Amino acid sequence: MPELPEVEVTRRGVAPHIEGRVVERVLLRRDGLRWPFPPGLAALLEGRRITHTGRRGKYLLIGFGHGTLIVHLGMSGHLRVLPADTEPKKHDHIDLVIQGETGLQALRINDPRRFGAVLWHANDDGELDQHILLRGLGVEPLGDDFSGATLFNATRRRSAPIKQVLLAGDIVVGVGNIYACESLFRAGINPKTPAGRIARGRYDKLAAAIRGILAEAIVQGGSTLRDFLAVNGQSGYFQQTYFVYDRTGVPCRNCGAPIRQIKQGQRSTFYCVNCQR
DNA sequence: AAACTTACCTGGTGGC
DNA sequence: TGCCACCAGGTAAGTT
Repeated sequence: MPELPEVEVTRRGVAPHIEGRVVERVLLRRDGLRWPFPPGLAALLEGRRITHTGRRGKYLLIGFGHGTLIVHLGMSGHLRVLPADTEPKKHDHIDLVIQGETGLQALRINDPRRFGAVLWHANDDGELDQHILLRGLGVEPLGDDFSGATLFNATRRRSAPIKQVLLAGDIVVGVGNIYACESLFRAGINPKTPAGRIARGRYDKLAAAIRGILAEAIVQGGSTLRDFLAVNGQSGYFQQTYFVYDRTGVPCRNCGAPIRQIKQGQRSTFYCVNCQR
């Protein structure tokens, strides 16, 4: 379940191995993931140089002179860089074969559940941020224009619970289930509270919590960077200390009350009834 | 029209 | 051991 921090750490992990290098060959072991791969994808990339990498929310961006490869890891996707002749394992769907310093390397996409996506946006198609999957996205939580004011202003007409509004991603991106639960705990806000009923000051606290928790996760992930490169490395979830997530019935680290699990929009929410009001 | 709700895709896992 | 309900994130489709 890669969330924003995992995607960012993945980007940082693979960037030194692929930026500035030419894609020699593209191997596709199936037709698509969530959606079919772009038609002619191999021909589109082979012989072309990767100019840069980027990220928008949980979308990993691999930039070429003529367009951008948009990669989403879905729930179970994983990227690794390994020697190109490494035998592909189950669910290894795509290789971008690149001439590295020590021979041919593959940027390999593995995704058991295939909820991930690989899309192409040509420069001719207009601005990248107007791409159908990117244009509705909220602000970057680690960017300069995210604050309590962002949340407050965007929620005045939102009656849905704050947890679900955060998750929707149209106000701020990259806050998945884990980070939504954890940041609401840190801010002391009950996840069921209608978003439009939360005061400005509490949103300041929530924005700080979101920013802080995501930034900490990226730092934590930095120490696992080499896992993204190891042949057998399955970089699991970052070993962050959770306060509420997946701790149903366990005493709250703050007050000792048992952490409660509820469903909001088919999704599990974990919170402390005592610390979050 | 915007906000909200629900269904769905897949495979690994854990309970029985 | 085998079956099966359950879970996950994000999008599409449907509803208010």
